[in-house]
Amino acid sequence: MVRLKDIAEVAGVSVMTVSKALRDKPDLSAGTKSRIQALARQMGYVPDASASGLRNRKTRLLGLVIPAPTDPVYSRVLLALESQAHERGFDLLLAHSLGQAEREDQVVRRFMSRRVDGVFIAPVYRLADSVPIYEDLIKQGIPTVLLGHRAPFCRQFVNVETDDLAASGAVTRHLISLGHRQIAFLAGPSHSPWAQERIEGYRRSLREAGIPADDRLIFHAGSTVEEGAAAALQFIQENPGATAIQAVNDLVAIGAADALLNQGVRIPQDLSMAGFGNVLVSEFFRVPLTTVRQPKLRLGSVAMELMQKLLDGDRPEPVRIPAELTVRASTGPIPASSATLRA
Amino acid sequence: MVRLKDIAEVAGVSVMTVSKALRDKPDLSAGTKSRIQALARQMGYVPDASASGLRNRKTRLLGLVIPAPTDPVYSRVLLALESQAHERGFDLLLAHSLGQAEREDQVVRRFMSRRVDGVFIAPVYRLADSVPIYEDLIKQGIPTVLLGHRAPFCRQFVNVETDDLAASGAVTRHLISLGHRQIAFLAGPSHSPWAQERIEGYRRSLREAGIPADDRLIFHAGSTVEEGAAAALQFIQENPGATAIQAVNDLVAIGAADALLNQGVRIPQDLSMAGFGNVLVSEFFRVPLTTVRQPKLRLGSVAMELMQKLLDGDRPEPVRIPAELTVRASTGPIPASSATLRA
DNA sequence: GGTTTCTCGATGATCGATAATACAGCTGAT
DNA sequence: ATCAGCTGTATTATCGATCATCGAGAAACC
Repeated sequence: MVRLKDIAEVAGVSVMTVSKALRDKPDLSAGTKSRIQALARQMGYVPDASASGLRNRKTRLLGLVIPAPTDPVYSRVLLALESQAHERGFDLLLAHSLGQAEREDQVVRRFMSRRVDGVFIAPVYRLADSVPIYEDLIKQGIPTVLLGHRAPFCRQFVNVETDDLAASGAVTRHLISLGHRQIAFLAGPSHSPWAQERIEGYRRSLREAGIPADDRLIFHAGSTVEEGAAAALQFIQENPGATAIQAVNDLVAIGAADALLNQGVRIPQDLSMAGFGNVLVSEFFRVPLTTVRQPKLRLGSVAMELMQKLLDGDRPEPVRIPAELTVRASTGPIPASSATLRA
Repeated sequence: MVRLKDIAEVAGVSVMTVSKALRDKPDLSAGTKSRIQALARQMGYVPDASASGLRNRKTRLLGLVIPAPTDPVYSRVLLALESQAHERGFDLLLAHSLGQAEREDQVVRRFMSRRVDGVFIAPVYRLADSVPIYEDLIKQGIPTVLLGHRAPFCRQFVNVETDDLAASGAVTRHLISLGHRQIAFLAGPSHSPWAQERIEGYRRSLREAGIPADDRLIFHAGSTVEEGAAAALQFIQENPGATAIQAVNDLVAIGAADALLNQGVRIPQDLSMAGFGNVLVSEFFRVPLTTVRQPKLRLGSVAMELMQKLLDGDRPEPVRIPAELTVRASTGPIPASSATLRA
């Protein structure tokens, strides 16, 4: 492995000169600079980031914690984030929390040990008001950007979030405008703010339309395809007479819709189904899914911009990004039978 | 930030003693060891990976290059890889090549600059026989595991690959067994070994069944949904009279099938469609897709095992993993009209 | 010729952790 | 009583790059 020293020897100059030349410092003549740079290239010099990081107390390393790479929501966020980070000369350390708090703690600790310049976290939501590892991030002054909503334990961080409340409300209004009055909701993890906002948006739109809330229409699902399917089976069993289902996200919607279709329910003729998030599979689902288009690339690039500001010593404001309803084939008018029944 | 020195001062011992205590070296008395460990914990000591990396010439850092995080094929590979790596105490640097050679070069250079202990690469396939960055990896003796097939320029590396040849052949045989004789193929990037194997598997099965090859049935597609759709439109236009289409991967199959369905073609009644890879969207596609289940988790964990062996100084053999045909709704018997026509 | 400006050198210290080695104090054997 | 053998801890040097000076020498200017 070639070191600065080696180049210095060959070039017949001091180590300091080489160091300055390679970092393009102003106090060297253009001639020597390019001569040394050429020599370094030719000798295959590769700078040692560990050494430079140690000396400068800057690693140009950013940590990123997401629940899992298999969650399609994060794939585009990651794409944007990585591209932006690279352009700015940062490398990305990736780790998964798998939705487990201890695992999140663990990986963030590892990031701290790597002396990352900053951390992006899609938080594992916890009930506690204060979480040691988050306190430590504050205490150490490590620039941190949350990918997602804030909760009491992470109140003090900057974040990027989707306007789930408004978007979810728009989905519900869309269903109402199609004539639906009995709209079931497949709820997500109850302590996740995004899930809370989505059910709140649903409730608010119902209220605004003067439709009484009915708890028998709320089903606990979760956030995966399997949980969606399970919730759908429960839905069928309890048969609450709903004409539409709104799910907390696309995976749940797809799991549920798939299960329902397999039971002979026709979508949207018998039942409308809407999701949230617009992941790849939604567009190509058996019945293309009405959903909310989450601006994932934008979430990623905004996150990096926030990080840059933090690194520059600014105090950026949190960002909330609107999301748009996308109507596809899975939602339609209320079935004639139900409509007449009601009339 | 607490350093060893600080702990040493408080404990009234030398830095070396603290260092040894924290790494649980055998030449310290149990008493001092636990005393120092407790003190370190209490002072919130976090080791500095840069310093330790510099001194040990080991970073416990592994680099990973994939085309893009949005490619669903890699999401599960990544999941397994990351989990395995973490268990073994490695952190993962993630970078995307976006399928561009220069970008791949760039990120691998960056990894080298970080002094990663090893690199996983899903290669960008190139025509050249020799690629400088790959030569450098060899020259520097950096443990490298390829995620995917080898090509001339990366012949000398260990890799994990799917047995695309056999699996693709199985898809074709499946179609043949359903009575299809005119089977179109939507081909992938022509210089990618995986794409080559898949079309070769198709050709071989046709040959074995005594079905003459017909170049008018081969359409160049690529590897994305959009490319699949474009190929399908071309297919319709040229109308080569095929009763089935086999695609190089699921995304292409889905793009093509979606375009065909939108044109009024019924799948599988009018036309059978098969893919390869079994990504999430395939199972829930408008017409659930017949495909090949690629053992992605296994690919990931095998890759990490190979890496471990390389790190241990062994010379592991490349691994080729079989993949299984999964028949779903998108393939069916040859249409009656064509069957009689042919009879 | 004298002064300013520009280049570059030399030396030492530093970042934090750790391998290698040295050394002090004690034990037990001769 | 002396010395080898051990145990526990200290000292030193090193990993590679960079900063901070102060100066030396050269070139360019008036």
